[in-house]
Amino acid sequence: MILSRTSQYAVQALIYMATQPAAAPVLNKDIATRLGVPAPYLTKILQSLVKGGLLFSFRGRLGGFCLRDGAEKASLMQVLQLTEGAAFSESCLLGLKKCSDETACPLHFRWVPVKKKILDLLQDTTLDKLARAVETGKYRLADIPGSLFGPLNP
Amino acid sequence: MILSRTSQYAVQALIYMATQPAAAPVLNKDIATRLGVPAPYLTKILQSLVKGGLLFSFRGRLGGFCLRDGAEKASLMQVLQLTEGAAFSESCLLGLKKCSDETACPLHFRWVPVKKKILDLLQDTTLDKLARAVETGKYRLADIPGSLFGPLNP
DNA sequence: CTATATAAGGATAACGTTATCTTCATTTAA
DNA sequence: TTAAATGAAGATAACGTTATCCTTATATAG
Repeated sequence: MILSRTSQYAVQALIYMATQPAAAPVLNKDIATRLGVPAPYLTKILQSLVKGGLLFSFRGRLGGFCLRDGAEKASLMQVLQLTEGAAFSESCLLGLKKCSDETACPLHFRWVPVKKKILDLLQDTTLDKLARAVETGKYRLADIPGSLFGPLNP
Repeated sequence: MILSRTSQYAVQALIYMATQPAAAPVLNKDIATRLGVPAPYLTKILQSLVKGGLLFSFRGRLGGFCLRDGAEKASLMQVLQLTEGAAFSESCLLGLKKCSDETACPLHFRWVPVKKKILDLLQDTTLDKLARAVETGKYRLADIPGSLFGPLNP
């Protein structure tokens, strides 16, 4: 698995938020329901995205979470820097702490171009591109079919 | 991180074994020392590789582990099928249980070609190719510099 | 002002992976 | 036949990630 659960939830939540009207804050509870993700855990993740500068949060009635201005243009890479840590793009397939062109594991020079493909994808893919894709109705953010739109049934 | 610790240790151990004379069994203890990996844990991993058909094991004095005939030609993919499970090559970036061309996550069609690069690499890379690379002395299997050859200092 | 709805923050628990320990079985050498 | 060296197997522990719970702070509606 490439991404941790935390990262998967974070990306799902951000895409979902990018499909919602920017005017009103989105509730943690609603995101959790739509995505079928544990709400208390999602809370923590959204809080870290607030700290990371991608979201605003508002407490109290009518509170919730909003994408910060420009956050729809954030790349997946930017999101993953927050959720996976800065060393995310550095990692060696074999797990060596030091693996570079100078001190390389035997997979290094095979892995570098493939890793580049991955990083290019993550750099190139922005939240709004994914949100627009989801809005076409052709794609799913969660395993729950058709959970993203329509009324919330508690 | 793409591979679990278990997989990393397994691949490292197999490559190391492929650099050793095929005649004599290699000791779990020696592999662990060479790679700087916890020996009891490595035992479990090697045992699973025996069950998976990649290794022979011999108990008692002069015992140890040997690559089975032809195992040097095994690809990383074959190894990872054992250590990561059969669904390894199926996984969705966002973690959806069902994510295929029919029911796709919004990243699916971007991810498919990148995943193909990864799987091609894993299919194409065999243990002996990596072992030959290590034997040139230009590459490291572990973070311990120059640990692979020479006498074992207990 | 009060009730309600929300996020924030800290403590705790559940879980899977990683790692260790102990005992048993097997093989060889002397 | 005994001692030593090894792997096998099962139980247990440590750890990090994932998940939950409880209390507090904040905002709004009435």
